[in-house]
Amino acid sequence: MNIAAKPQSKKQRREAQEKLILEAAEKVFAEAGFGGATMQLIADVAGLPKANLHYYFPTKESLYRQVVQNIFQFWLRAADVFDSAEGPAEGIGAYIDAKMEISRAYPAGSKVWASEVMHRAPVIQDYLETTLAEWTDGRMKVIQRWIDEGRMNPVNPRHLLYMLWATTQHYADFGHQIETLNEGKALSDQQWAEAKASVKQIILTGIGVSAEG
Amino acid sequence: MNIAAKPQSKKQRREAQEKLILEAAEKVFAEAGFGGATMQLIADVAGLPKANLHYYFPTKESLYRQVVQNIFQFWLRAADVFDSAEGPAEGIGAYIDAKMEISRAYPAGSKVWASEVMHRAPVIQDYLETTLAEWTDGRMKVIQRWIDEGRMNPVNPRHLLYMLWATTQHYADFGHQIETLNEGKALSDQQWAEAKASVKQIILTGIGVSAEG
DNA sequence: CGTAATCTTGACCATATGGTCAGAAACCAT
DNA sequence: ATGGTTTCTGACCATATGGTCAAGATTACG
Repeated sequence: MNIAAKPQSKKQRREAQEKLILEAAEKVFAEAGFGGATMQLIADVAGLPKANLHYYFPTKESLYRQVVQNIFQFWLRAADVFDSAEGPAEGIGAYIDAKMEISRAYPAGSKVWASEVMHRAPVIQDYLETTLAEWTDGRMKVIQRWIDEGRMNPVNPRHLLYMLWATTQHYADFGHQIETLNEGKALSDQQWAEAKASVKQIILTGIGVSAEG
Repeated sequence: MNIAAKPQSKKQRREAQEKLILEAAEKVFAEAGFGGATMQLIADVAGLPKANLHYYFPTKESLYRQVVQNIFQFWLRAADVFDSAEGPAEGIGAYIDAKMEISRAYPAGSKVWASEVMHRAPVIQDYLETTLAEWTDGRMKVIQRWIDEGRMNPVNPRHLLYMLWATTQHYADFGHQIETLNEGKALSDQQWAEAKASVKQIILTGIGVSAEG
């Protein structure tokens, strides 16, 4: 498999192996859920013997925890567009774009997150209570400021955020349903563009800012 | 448990037992996923010995299949408001109301459905391809007619439907996250009303029809 | 009643799974 | 080379789980 890849330092090799395992785990957890996933299957997907997984991650739960934490960090980082925006049209529009891109590029991560939350967040409850709560409060304040400045319709900022999450993540979490309703085929580039445009159009119009391309 | 309940005919008793089991199964499947759920736990929740479950439902999968099918039928029936509506404001508004009510009253069912779809619909793929596809086509035609009649903004009907599903089901599927961001408490009646109003406001405004209370 | 059909249940089984471990292999500094 | 450290892996184990079964309880009904 990695014939050409020349591993360098020991630390680098370790990181590479961990990444290999984490990516396999993300796929399997997404498709089977925590309970349905087996270490054996993750090992097969990663192309390693099962015992080797346990060398890097002592338990199934520790592996799962790492997967979920990575996803969470990734999402937080990707949401920076919100802050650097000049106004609601740009900020929320860019946020929709970013989250739709993530849904397309990393659907497995989104599914793992959804699954984790649906199961009452046994692993990342503390993240919800601290980091996510703070992040949400911050964005709500930004939205509220835009409203106060008369730059968008007065809507409930919290529920606007929920709608943004729900709508964008739907394209990952329910990707299979969307695919099935698309004659069994994954959305084409054009169809993804159409999806993004539709979401932006309805929401941006809905909050009273003009939607651009 | 059912001391007061006087079971009548044999058929009725059978139905009552099946319902008892199905409700317990829905809860457990929703909280643990198919893979994480155990027949023993379902039996405990139902207050029956495990072997008794297997008398009514030969396999875990058959029990799960029945749960998912029930949910699907329920949703289809609840979506009739769409057809009997006079126009987009009423039709889509009522549809949002109905789906939000379902999300509040039957969150477990919504979670089971989400989980099933996320796992590539191993059990209800045929439903997606036939019944759901037909239902979707029908509603898309209704929406397109409203657009053609100039009664709402020209939006992509398919993605509007996806947004409706995503947003309303989010309140069930991600209920735990929403609860956590609400200081750990379930949404009050007032907060649910606020949620419904917000969703309706943004979407109805977004498609160019006035939102009413 | 009696008896046949239906329902209930504890005990049991085969298998799958998470995890362990001892030793082999590979790597590295000296 | 040599010795020590890290990485890898097949074999193994304890447990949990889906499912079976035979015998007992309950109900239906002539």
